[in-house]
Amino acid sequence: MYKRVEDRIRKALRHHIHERYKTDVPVVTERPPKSSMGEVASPLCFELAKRLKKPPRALAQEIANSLKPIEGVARVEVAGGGYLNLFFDRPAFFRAACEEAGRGAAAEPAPNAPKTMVEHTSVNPNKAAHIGHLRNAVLGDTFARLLRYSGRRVEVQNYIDNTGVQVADVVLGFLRLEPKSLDQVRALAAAPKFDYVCWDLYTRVTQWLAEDKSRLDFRSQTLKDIEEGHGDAANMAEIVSTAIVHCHLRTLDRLGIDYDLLSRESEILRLKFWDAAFELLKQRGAIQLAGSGKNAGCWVMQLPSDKETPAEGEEEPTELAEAKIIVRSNGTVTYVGKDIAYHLWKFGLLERDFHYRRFHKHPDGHEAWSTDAESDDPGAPKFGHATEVFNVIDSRQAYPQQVVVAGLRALGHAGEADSLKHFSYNVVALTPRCARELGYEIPPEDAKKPYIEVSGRKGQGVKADDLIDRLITSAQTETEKRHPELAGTPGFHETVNAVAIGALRYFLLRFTRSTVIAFDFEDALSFEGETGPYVQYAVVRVNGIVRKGEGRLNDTDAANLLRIESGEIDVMKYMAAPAGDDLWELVVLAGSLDARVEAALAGQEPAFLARYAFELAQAFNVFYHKHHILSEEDAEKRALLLRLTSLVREQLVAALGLLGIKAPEKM
RNA sequence: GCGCCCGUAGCUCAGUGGAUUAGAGCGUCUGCCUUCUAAGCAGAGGGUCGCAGGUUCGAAUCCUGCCGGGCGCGCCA
Repeated sequence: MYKRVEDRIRKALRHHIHERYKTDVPVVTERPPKSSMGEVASPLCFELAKRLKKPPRALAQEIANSLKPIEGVARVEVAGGGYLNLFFDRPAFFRAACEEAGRGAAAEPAPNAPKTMVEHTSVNPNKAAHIGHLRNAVLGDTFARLLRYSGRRVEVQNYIDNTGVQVADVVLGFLRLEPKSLDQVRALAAAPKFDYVCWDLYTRVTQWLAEDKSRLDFRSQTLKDIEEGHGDAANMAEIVSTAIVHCHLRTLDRLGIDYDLLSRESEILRLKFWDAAFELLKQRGAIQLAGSGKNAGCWVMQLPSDKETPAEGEEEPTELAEAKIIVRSNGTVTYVGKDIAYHLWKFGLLERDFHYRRFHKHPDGHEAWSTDAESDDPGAPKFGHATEVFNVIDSRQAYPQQVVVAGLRALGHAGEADSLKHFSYNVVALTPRCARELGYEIPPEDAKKPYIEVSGRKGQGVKADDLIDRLITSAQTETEKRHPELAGTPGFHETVNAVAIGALRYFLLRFTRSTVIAFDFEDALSFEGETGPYVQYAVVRVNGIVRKGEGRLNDTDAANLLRIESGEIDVMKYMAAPAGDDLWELVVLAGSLDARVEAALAGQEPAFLARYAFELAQAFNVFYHKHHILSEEDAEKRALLLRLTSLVREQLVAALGLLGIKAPEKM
């Protein structure tokens, strides 16, 4: 609701300034630091003052005096050196916020509405998922929820690199190190914890390869077999990667993360996506065959230099230094090349399509599809053809992502290039203490580092399932300790799960994207302070009030609630400044979900929403301690407190839902 | 060497042009459960916003330089 009023204010100010001063200045608005300064403020008079060469305060006064009434705004004041402070109509805002919260998310998008694609997770299918992968998946999933909430049509993809070196390494391990037959591997793959088996094997293979470099030839051969799809290696790669993908999906199901489509690299190869892309790239001159120099025989893409063109002819342009190899001199395509082809498909720019089959049913019933080389399920939705793409990929891959964007641009698809967004985030690392706790040997040169990198290759990291198990155990212990009466009641298991997942998702979301998360069990296992369970607990408190209220409240209370919503009760009595400021501030915060969702989307920063949920829970807890709701003697005020309480619950539940966190009835 | 990110309270992090005292959580100390769940609340203590210049009516926030840390720059993915 806040955003709607703010938008009206911006529009009115822009219009007014244009009319009155025949000029346009950026109409920026912000939240004043104190509620005594109103709900929306604008420093625009400072900018206007420069243009008109008039004192800002005088301009602000003029505008305040001449501005026409704005719906939802009670008054305008001038403050400081020339701020415009706008004060909301408190009762109107409260009623509108309640009404809006009742409506919920934006309407369903039309089936042919522009599509936003989010690619996330994309874990190599050769080992168990670890904490770093969870950050990716939780960020991507939350961002997708935000996009959907705002009314966009969203398609979530998970890229499966089932023909890459990482899978090849594990296959190599089964073929050479173990060794195991195809049937033995098939049996292993069907057993539980196959991802853990591969986790260890992958580490061993890495060591084995490091011990004797000549073994790298085995790997090259294995990789080639897999890419070309023949022999035991290819069959084994299919078995291993498919089984591991199922492991990953089971893990991510525990966090409530769904996918629409798993796009597999093997199909990009089999269905010749690259060949089609290669032709386009050559035709448009987006890539060149290097005739000489260190890249001789390679097809390279010239990246637009970020330096200015060197002035007045000195300094040879360092030509090939900026070139990125797309096709190697042996004719094979690099990862980036395949990625360009894949992204052409994402935008519907490639005249090829995958075949599709049903792959996995999520616990909520949602169907995840997989690409397929042959079979085609007629029930498959129409995938691809996005107008906007977000790739959730860690910040270390910024460069290859730029190459893909440059590729699209070089092909003449400037609009698509602009619509391809690298949703970049920093990695999860381990604190040295945590690494030691896990029993990893830390080389002395790493010991004084602030954090130790997570490495699937070294087998160094916190496995996702282990962490979730630990959180569940801990959540159960804590719940039984704090509220023994809940133990063993129906739904107890679900509650414990919700608390564990709430703690985990919140932990991963509270950091902004550019922050390296130095993982530590102590922080991640916390249920107090700025955590998911803190927010869940606020909802549980409201639930308690509602339950108790059902037994205590009478018909008059029910009638009063209706009179609150219709505006018959003058809520201004309780919300007027200064005595009513504390209630009013909670109302504003509860009514600010729309603004925070908007900010989280605009900044591509789910952390903004996590913070909002916490702030609202915190504000509610203060309110809860200050006002005893059910025993409030003034019946009209009691109705107001009750309505406000349920508004807070609606918004908290909505915010938690966007964060992928469930709100239990009790905990 | 070039590029990107980071440096804010003992610790972990928000804030990245604007408004007296720069915020939150954790940790420390002091209070508060016979009243709607104490996974909570109230209070105390804790800061040369890495350093030095500059722009501005105004800088943690913008610019330049320096110091310290991380990452990237491959015929790997």
